Amino acid sequence: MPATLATWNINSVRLRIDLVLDFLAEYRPDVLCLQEIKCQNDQFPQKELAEAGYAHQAVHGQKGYHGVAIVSRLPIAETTSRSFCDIPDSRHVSVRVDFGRGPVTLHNFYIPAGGDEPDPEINPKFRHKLAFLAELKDWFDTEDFVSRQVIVGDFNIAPHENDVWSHRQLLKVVSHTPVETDALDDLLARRPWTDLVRQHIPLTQKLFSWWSYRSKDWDAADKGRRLDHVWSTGDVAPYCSGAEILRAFRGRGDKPSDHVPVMVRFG
DNA sequence: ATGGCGGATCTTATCCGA
Repeated sequence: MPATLATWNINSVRLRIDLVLDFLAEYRPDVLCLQEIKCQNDQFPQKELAEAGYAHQAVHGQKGYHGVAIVSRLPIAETTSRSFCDIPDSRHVSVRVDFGRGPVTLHNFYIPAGGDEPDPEINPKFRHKLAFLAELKDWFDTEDFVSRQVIVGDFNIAPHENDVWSHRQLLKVVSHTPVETDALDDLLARRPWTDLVRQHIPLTQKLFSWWSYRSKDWDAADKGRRLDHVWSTGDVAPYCSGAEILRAFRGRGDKPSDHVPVMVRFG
């Protein structure tokens, strides 16, 4: 029985707990990584998720915004979180979990969005995003990341031309500027990592995981970006047997998240 | 014209996302 892993920027887990429970009931991923839970740890819907079978939980939240969590049907161990850029915000949590081929470390990230203006000199949010990526690069160069690592999350960068609806029109838009996509490419090349989703869905195919709320008809306009990712070290990548982005969840229910779940299968 | 929306909270205004 293959194991499955999903990542989803839920944009408030309290507001959308019923949508999460529907997703879990329908797709039964073994592990779900959430970003933008937008609540403190004691406000996380741990009981509802435990009753749905996801009793193993690692939650790193904060008041109002950001926040990440991992919920699992499989046992988890060694829960840790770390801060970046000397800012005590909730953008990372990691656990050890076994998808069937021995334990791996699973890291769940919420990389800073970066604000509007793609200039680190005038925009502190963009400066923060670049500093965060630089710190990640240093961390990925350490022995912690030599093997048996899976990283997921909302990276807030759409790296390839077909990860955005229009490469040309987004070159100066935060999430697809060359300084960001180069930084992500550089990060990917370090280990090297394997982009598990693009391992299974060719780069020639347009692929998005986020569509703005502001677009009137997101489906028809289809002006999306692929901001949510699943990477692994090279030793784990051969065990990944499939990947899928669940586009339909952008239109699920009255109040969908602006992101949809990304799923990979191991074994 | 993706940014004309939609979250949370310091709520009828402001900050955050991207």
